[in-house]
Amino acid sequence: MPELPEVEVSRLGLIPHIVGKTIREVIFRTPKLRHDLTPTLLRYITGRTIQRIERRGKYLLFDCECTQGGGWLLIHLGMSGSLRFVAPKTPPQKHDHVDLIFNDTTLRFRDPRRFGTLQWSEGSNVLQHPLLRSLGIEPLTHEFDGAHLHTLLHKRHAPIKTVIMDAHCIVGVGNIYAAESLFKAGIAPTRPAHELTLEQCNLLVAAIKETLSESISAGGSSVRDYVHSDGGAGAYQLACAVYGRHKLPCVRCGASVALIKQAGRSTFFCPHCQQ
DNA sequence: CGTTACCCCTGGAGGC
DNA sequence: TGCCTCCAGGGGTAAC
Repeated sequence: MPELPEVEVSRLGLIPHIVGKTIREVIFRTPKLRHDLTPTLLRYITGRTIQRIERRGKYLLFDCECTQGGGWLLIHLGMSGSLRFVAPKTPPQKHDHVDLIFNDTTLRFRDPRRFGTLQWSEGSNVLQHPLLRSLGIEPLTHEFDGAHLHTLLHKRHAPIKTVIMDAHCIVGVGNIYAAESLFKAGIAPTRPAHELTLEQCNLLVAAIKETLSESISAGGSSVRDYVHSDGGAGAYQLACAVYGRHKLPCVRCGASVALIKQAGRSTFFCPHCQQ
């Protein structure tokens, strides 16, 4: 469920609660998520004070620097992961895999499908971690503009939708926002990426930024003492123009929204508005 | 190198 | 009701 906006909303929700606080204890109830959760990881984290929380793509990065040296905790929510604050000693429910216990609160990681992960990155240069170092550009940065995208697409013959979802190209654009952004830009998801004109790249970049930003704003308004729910009826989902609207009328022209498969993922689009 | 297929895992929806 | 199949907002890796 989490795409970039959900992860960013989680980050913003976490900051006021745990930055500056020390992890007193860690509980792993599940030996394996996407990767093994080693006792070593547990040992590294315990006693660390969270200095700040950053984000790279859909990875949450907890700066755990201390006097003994730098280190970062990486958390990826996968498809079904969520982080939530619970009162101390709250009994765990099914799929509650990890607790980070602070003095006054507990941060609980739940993930039914276990596609999420927790990783330790030793040292201060977390961006060189194997899972992060080959990630593509952040879509909400100044450097991500039409000309940049045009260059990225130069040698890519795969469909544009597949390419903007490729985290080695652009991070954080998941299946929903890829569909919504292409609709907004009026570009067919099937178009070979390298065929997009500079003008279309400008439109697509604007659409991606707008889609992601709007979603962050919408999600941010609903966060209080818990950090992102487990999907379901997210505020943004109600605002989808094409995603999940197979056979329903296009909000712009009334034509029937189409559904196709691309690289194993569902793609929704309007065959009339998107060329 | 670029691209696709497969895999990790559980739960919910819908057909029979 | 139960059983079966398919689907799900991610992404790393192997293989072509």
